[in-house]
Amino acid sequence: MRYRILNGEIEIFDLGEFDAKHILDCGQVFRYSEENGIYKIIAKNSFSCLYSYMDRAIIQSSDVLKAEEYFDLKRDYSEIKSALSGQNPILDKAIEFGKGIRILRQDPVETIFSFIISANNNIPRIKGILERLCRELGDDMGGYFAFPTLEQLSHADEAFYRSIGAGYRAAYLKNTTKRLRTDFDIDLRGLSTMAARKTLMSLTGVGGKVADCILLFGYGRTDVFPMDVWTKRVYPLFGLPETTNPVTMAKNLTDRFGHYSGYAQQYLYYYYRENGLITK
DNA sequence: TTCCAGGGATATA
DNA sequence: TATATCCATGGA
Repeated sequence: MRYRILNGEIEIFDLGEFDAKHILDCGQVFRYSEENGIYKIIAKNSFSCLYSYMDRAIIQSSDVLKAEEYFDLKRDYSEIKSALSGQNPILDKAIEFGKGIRILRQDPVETIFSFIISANNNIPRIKGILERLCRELGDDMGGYFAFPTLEQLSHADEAFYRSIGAGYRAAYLKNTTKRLRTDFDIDLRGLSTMAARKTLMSLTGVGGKVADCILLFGYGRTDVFPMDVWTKRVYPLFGLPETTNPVTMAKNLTDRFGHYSGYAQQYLYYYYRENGLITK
């Protein structure tokens, strides 16, 4: 993708490979807002502003080098899309709809908390819970609040998590905070994806689907296919072996898409969540 | 009022 | 290994 960093901002020249709305609305991230075509996003402790100007996308950030990494700007999405295209009309339609999506490289701890909260929940409510969490515990960065550090999180008890609306997930969050501060190594680089998945699933509130989201959005592991309510509905349209078991579905899909699985999943999730299930 | 949301933990067979 | 039930909350 063609882009340049100039005067503390990033200019992107290929709008087909960078669409702020699709990147943010596709369900991978929750701490953002939009007003008059300007998208504001908070990642860990940095803030970015996205908008388009003429034929360019602009990223203004409190740390442009972090933003370059976060938005995964060095990755060639035309290669990903061409690898996924032409083998299934359903996926082709989803890629066309979601063109300009990029998988963000989010902070692992923030991703773990975000997706524990996401379980059996809806996106507006997930956003609200995370916003209150950051407002209550995170550093005031002057206009926005950073995601709390593990040390800051350790001051929260189960009642606190209930008070911000986490519901029955409060105990999961409390327990996971303790694990992350004691016997859990957040660095999973030395592990295979399946071993890393198993490790993440040892956290309370992290099952297979949440683990796959954490691997994809927090660790850049694209050889996973998170099975949520939408992708389970889409599965029968692929002509793969019939099953009702989401574990088997994910295996069949990752066997098929390999290290492009996460991208395929994201195009499909976004397309079907936005448009409903269209079977024709 | 009931259903649903980027599901997981637990009990049971 | 596979299925059933419960779980907080708020918007549709």
